[in-house]
Amino acid sequence: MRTAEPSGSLADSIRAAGLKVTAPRLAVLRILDQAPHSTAERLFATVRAELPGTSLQAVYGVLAAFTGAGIARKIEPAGSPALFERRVGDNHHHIVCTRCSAVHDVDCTVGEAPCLTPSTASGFTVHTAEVTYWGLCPDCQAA
Amino acid sequence: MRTAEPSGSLADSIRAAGLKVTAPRLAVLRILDQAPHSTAERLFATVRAELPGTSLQAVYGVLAAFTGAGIARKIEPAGSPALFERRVGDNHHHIVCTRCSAVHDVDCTVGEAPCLTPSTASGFTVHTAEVTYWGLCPDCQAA
DNA sequence: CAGATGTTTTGATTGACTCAAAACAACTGT
DNA sequence: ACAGTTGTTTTGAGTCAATCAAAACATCTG
Repeated sequence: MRTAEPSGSLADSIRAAGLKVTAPRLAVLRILDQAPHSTAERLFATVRAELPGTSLQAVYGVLAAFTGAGIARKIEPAGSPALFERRVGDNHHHIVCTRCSAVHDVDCTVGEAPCLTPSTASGFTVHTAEVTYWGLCPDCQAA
Repeated sequence: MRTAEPSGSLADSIRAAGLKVTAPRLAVLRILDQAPHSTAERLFATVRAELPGTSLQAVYGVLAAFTGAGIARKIEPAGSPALFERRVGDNHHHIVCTRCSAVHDVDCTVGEAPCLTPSTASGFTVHTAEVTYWGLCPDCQAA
């Protein structure tokens, strides 16, 4: 059960990130809640339904502002356009269906920050570890 | 010290994969050995130095044939064009420098196929797990 | 409510890659 | 060695996702 987020709290999130509150930003942030792992194009189509004047560039601008301010995260699975989600700050990963491209979150639980310490890092300082799982979603297993 | 691979063995690899042996393919395969994690564009530039008539599309074609036949692997780090390497069949991962984009191989050693079993896979069947580490390479740590 | 700053629109442009048809070259069998 | 079949490369166009820049506009500050 997902309770609708009060629109005031969306505005608060945006303001708290040091950004001006605008209609496109409110719309993108709300849609990102309802449909995580959306592409810019998909967000644009949905935003447009309620704010017909909105441009695709505006959506890219909003997403750049959000990711820059740390209130949204951009993920780029191989072969897919970038996807965006609101869930930030936790070390979580993704599983992508190789057949239908469905994406789900995966909490990384092998210890705490699993795989975060590669055995041989060739002298690199590791900041983050990003894991992408590939497989078949329940629907595609059936088919 | 890297010993040059006899060109006959390159041809053998290609033939063994069920592909016809051609000059562009030999060149790409050899360069892939010398410079792993190269982009198509970079391979093209290098191939062109010795085979001036070669087209970029030919390089894309060669890479598609190689990856399809399993004698090369394509990796697609976020924000980067696709990179190619000859090392295939082992579960190895990559570390990317966030400053200069240098890429190194990382042998995954947390157990055997680490992170390969996500805690909650939402009913997905997991086939592969791909890990990308992000950090600073030795040179960029100094700077 | 006016001003400074930040956002969005409009329009052009790029980078990476894909598609398709025609010309060409590699392996087969003789 | 050579002709035929098949697969590869060239040539040329086109797509998709994303970025850049200038002008018009809206938001928050005082």
